[in-house]
Amino acid sequence: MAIEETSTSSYRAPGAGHALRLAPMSFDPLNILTERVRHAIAGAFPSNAGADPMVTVSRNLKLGDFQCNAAMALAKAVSLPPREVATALVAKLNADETFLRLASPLAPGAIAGPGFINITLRPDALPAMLDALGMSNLGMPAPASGPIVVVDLCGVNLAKQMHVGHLRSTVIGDTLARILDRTGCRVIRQNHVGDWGLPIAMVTARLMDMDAAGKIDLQTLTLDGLDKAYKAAQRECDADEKGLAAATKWHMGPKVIAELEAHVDGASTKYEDAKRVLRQLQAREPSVMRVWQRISDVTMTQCLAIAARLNSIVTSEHSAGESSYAEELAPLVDQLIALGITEVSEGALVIRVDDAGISEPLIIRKSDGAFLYATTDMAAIRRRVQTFGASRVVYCVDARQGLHFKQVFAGAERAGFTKLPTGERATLEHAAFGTILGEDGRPFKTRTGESVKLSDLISNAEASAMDVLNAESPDIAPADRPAIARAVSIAALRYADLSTERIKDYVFSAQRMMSFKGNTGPYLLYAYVRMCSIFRKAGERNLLDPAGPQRGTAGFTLNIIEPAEKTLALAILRYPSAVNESARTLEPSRLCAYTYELATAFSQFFDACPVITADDEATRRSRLRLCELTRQVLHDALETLGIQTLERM
RNA sequence: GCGGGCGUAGCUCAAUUGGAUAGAGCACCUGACUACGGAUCAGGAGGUUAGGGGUUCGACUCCCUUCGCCCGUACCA
Repeated sequence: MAIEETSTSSYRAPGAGHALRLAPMSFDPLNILTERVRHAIAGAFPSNAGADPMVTVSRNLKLGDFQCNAAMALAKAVSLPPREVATALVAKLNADETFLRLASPLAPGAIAGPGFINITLRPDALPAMLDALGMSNLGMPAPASGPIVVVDLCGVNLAKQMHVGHLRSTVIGDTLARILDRTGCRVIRQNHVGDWGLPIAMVTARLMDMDAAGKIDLQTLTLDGLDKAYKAAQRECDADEKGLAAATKWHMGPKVIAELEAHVDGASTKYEDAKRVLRQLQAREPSVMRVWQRISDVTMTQCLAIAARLNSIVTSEHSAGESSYAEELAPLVDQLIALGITEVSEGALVIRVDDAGISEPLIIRKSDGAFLYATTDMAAIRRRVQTFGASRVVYCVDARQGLHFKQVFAGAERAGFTKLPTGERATLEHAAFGTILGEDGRPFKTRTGESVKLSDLISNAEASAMDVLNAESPDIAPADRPAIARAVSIAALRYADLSTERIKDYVFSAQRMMSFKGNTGPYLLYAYVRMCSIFRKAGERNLLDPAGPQRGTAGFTLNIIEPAEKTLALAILRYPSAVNESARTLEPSRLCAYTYELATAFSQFFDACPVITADDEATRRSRLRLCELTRQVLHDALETLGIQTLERM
């Protein structure tokens, strides 16, 4: 299966093996039908045996369950009218026993329009497939059976509050990691913390000053306090740089110069302080490292707690800050020079990446001798591929850094850093995401124009969920409500962030997201809760096998009769391909769309087909079994999206 | 200037990557045996897919072009 280019920039060695290849599976009708059509093409048109079978889920479900579009493409190659090609394929399929066990025989009317072949499954073929899915880890491979994949996510900075900008990296990154994990990959999460360099030295210097002056207590320092100190330090040094630049131009009046000099004198001290602290930091001087470590601890404790609130798995063991690469940078640059791929340009050391179609070179050492973020990113690629053995490295980072990653990926390629110990080449992908906008269509800010703190965003969401819960669920004990409100609000928040295409900007509307109607996270939870409710009732009435697995339904015989049952069954069977597609394209939105379809199919089934009060025992048992399979898949899908399920809400 | 992205119903988003009559949700209108949980379901209305040209059996999708908005464009991260 070819791996199509997506909107991500990526480097992939030709012929590199890939783990996301779909094998034909006995529970996936799409795979089986694809194989049967492939077989039919080979039989009818041997010279075009390799043609794409082009079987998809039917666009219009009134016409059939699946459709085959191969005849039109094939027609040209064999120079026959498309409908004749379709007729030949239908004849082969109608003689194929495997096909006929799964699908109804194709009548002449099955060929429609220019040559579409509409395929309808036999309802009696579905139970065996559903049972197979239920018995085989829902169609997904065993954990940790696949390749090693690194997911770069979260990306916080020391001494800074997490704001909306970190939401997407933390939520999408975590979900991509979960999706890849579900496809069997051995996932290594990497939180590339901005914990090094001049900006960090600035705030460290300021805190050391304040500490010495007795103005702060490092032990009781909060992230809020750090955030303020960071901004203040930034302002002081920024003023310095601009002031110095201005002062060197002697075109101003004497009064202006005098003012500037007074300001620049003060600022200049700060700036020099910061540079001195940076050198001490790089030398790991204990007096400076003590303060730095404190900054790191305060920041990371807070940020990891926020990630946990978002239900994202990012812990200290996933943190790999820029500081962890600091000692590797000088030798790395020496290595690059030795490789002969660098050159000096305008005083800086650069790697040309014109061969990748980029005219701006990758700067790996500034003219003042300092390294910069590109240098660190090169070191990170080397570690991730050559030390960790990752065959795929996924960067869940803002789309605005697109050029940077193109340059770094091309540079890493030239340096040979993408070469695995096995000799294979790793794939580097920028899973870029768009900006969160306010309802005015501008980047999401508070009324005063500041960035919105992530902790406030979450708290507001929780409060809204609590309001709804208080209004709509009086039967839930007040003591249970806060936990439920938390889960519901995070479901709303995550689903809103995940359900649109990654690359696009999206409008953040708390009101819409928290209305909990329609295509939202809470709708999915609600569907799940209704399933749980059925099983509570069934249990009370002794309708289940209390000792049996799968909520006491494992021994019940499926019987797919009603249209709503069939739609639901087909939705269940699509789960593995939905996860695999989502992993291949690095698009959580695909899995969201699938999950919404599953929940919708269940809601329709719920409305049309009584379960507990079904007419007879066989029907009731079959529907209980169908509910249980739906529940399992929905649970798995929600968990893969990082959405915690609830029994009640 | 150059490079990249985006433009689909009043609003927010889809369209299985070139397939049939472009689909959902919100909002609006009409219904659903007092409900296996109504945070639901069924139905209605709503479109020149920014404009124009091209490629072919077939285009929201690919190519060219115009317009609009956003982002990036060497020593910040």
